[in-house]
Amino acid sequence: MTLKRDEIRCEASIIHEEVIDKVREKMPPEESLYDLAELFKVFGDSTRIKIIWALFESEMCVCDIAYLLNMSQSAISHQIRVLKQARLVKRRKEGKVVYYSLDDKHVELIFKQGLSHINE
Amino acid sequence: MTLKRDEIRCEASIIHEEVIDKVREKMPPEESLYDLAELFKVFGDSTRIKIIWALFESEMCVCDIAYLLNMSQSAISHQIRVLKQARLVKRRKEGKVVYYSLDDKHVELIFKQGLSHINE
DNA sequence: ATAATATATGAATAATTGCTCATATGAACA
DNA sequence: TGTTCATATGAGCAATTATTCATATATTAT
Repeated sequence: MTLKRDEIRCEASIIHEEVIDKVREKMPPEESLYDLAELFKVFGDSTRIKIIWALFESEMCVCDIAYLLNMSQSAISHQIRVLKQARLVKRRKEGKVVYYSLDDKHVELIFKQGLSHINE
Repeated sequence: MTLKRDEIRCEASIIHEEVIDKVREKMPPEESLYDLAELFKVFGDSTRIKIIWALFESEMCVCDIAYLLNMSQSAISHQIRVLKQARLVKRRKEGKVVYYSLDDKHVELIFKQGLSHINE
């Protein structure tokens, strides 16, 4: 059952058509905005934020990260998976041990800007 | 029931103590990282991303945004509330109509960096 | 005062998600 | 080959969340 247009918008007399047209013109494509939300979703968890921040400093194995953050190996491994899928980290294998490091140059800038916001 | 330390960390022989100490030293305070995750959580929804991007261009009333995004007034109002709580938008009232605009200079930079990541 | 209308909000619900637990995989070594 | 250990992963659960629906609030106009 689809909604009729009138049911989901306010009265036409109040809508600022010119503004809406101008804004619509400048909006990035739907898909980009969706992907952008997906990226920020990855940053929207304090465990992943901590992992990423730790990797700013040095590559680390899963075990190190679990110890550093006082969390289970499994929890870290699950989160690393999310970071990997977002192409934010890369792996280097050495025997049994897998070392992870950051695979992106934008992340640090994004984080610094974010901190600027919360610290003002 | 709390876990014993040994149950939540890997074997001590594999942990890279020096790396962990160095990283721990450089990590921002726990609370900052938590707040940072909270900020990114706000960005981690495509409806809110669209609202913010629209506001880059012009202030708009709730009604305009609902029309632009083809969503219900209620849905937009709920999301605007989230943005307001994160101190990302500010309101200007004119009669019955409430105009929202961006209340932050960092957001645009954060978004641009984010797009750079997904577009590479 | 009453009606109309822009916005806000509480309750309910469906979907998503972060973690735990158990177990699988894969590499080193006895 | 069998054991050990680092990492990965599937299932399940509790918590969070985005939206809808119904309704409240606030302002303007009649």
